[in-house]
Amino acid sequence: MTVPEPRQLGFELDGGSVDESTSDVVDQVVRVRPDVVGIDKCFDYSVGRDTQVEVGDLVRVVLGGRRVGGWVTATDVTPVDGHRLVPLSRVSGRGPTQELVELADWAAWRWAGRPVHFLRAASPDANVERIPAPARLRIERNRRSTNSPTSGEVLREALATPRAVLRWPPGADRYAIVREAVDATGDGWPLILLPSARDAATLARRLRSDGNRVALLAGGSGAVAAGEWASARAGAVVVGTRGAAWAPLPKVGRVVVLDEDDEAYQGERTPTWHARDVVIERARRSDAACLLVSATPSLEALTWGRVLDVGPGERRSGWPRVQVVDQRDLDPATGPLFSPALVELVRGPGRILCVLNRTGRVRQLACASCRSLARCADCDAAVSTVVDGDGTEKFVCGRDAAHVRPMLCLECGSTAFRNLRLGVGRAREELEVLAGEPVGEVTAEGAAPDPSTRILLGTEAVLHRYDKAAGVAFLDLDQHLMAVRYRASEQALSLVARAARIASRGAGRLLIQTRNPDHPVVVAAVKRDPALFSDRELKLRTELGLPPTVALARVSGPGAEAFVEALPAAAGLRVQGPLEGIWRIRAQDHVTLCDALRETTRPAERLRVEVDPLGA
DNA sequence: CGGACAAGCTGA
DNA sequence: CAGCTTGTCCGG
Repeated sequence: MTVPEPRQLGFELDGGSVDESTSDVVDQVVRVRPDVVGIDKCFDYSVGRDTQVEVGDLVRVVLGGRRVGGWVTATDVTPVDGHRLVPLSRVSGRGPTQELVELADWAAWRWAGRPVHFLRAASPDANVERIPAPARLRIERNRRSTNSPTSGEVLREALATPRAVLRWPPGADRYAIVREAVDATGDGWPLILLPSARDAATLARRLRSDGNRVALLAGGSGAVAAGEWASARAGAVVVGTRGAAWAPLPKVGRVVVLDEDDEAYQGERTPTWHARDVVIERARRSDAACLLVSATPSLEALTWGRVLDVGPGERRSGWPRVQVVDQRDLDPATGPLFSPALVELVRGPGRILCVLNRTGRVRQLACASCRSLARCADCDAAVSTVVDGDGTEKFVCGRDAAHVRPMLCLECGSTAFRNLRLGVGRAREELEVLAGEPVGEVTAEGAAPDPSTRILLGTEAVLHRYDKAAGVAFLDLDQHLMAVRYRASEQALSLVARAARIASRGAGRLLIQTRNPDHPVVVAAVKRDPALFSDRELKLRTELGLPPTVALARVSGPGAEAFVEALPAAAGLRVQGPLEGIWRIRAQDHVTLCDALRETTRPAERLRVEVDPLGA
């Protein structure tokens, strides 16, 4: 195998052939996209012919009198005339592949953002001057493990399908999927996504111990660790979280997305890109097979690919026993949260997790020093918080969204506030009495309870903190079922499946307390058949004109009104709003929606455009 | 985004 | 009309 020549990287260039009369090296012209969010434009620079520059390379250029970073988006460009070309200042290192540079443009269209955001995600966090020699072999073959004949057959079928959705019971072995998928990757490399960094690290370890060359791209948001990035660039089995959708593989040979319905795949900051949808597009462009896996596939997945299900026997053994308590039958004296079945569960052996969501999404905030409740200065209503245009968190009135003020206590002037967890704190105390032993409280913000605590109660954060339990109980699933977001029940079923996996690992039980025992989510869980829910839900969404049968965008911010008014009228768009300063735009598909968003000129005022918004 | 420059406002 | 603020344009 020939090892590529070391390349001239990471040093200052002396300006190409500035004096053309004395130089016999003719300059080439490269196109550069500056790493500046406010500039959505590319610029041309000259560089000596003897300097090796490739599409994707990270460079520094002089732009408007200052030096900024950027990416080469094209080489050997015919320059736009009328410009004196300035030489490239520096080639800093290798960057995204050409495939990713092009994909960044697509993603900018798809989520109404800037390519810069995506190029950052596709770049290393430090300069990589040299890519390791390309790996030829991935591995001889992964070790077989016992796999039941039926699920093995479904799996093979899924791997032979270009766009497959595999409904895999929560308790079934997921490593089998990954192993088979890696082995069944033909030309190119496997790209495997998981929602959590912890799961990704575990999977990477297991694949490595089986002899695979693995790049683990699971970390914070933003750029990828240079070492792992370089390893992926040379060729490896990529395992990672959301950001790994932008792994710089030489060629993607197969894509697997585990728990594709997990919300961690979508970002909260604009552009609100979805890793699953990025890799679906990547697979399509590379002609690679793409497999989405979930116990409860999203409706987006179900309408995208061919759905494969394990047999009824596998399904039964892959779901834990689900018990439903109708809270309407409970003795009002003991309260709705602690049924006899629940008390029996917590008094039984092993780790028990109890999930109790706070009432809705409404946050109650109390001053950290004087404990008074945060109120609106204008009308006394309770406030929640918003991130204002300038990036700072502000109070916003629950009654009138126009009442916005700095986070400042009206009583004592303090700026520190605490979330008041209505319900969780009291419930914990009550359960402690009923259980006769300590109960730990788990919330996303709070400190982790003592590891020896056997019984834990908290928000859905408990389902992220613990991966094994003898019992999992939803104290009030209606909090999830009845939320106003249109995806509320879909998310509730995902949560139940997550609980089911945790319970399955501990050979445990799942308890659901609800006032809606006939709700399709509850029925699907009891019958261990998520299709019972998704078939109905898809019909409902179609009737109501909601995603995934339509494409939806949410427009907010001071510039929203001007933007919405400038939208093309005849493009098959339906504009709703404003509702609390937010407009909703619907179109029959993403092409219509994203084309319209792209061709609409943005006003000077700040504007937030979310395509496929997670919330309502 | 951030610098340059033009147009608009103010005060002596 | 200098000196300052605000707005608009543009970068290779």
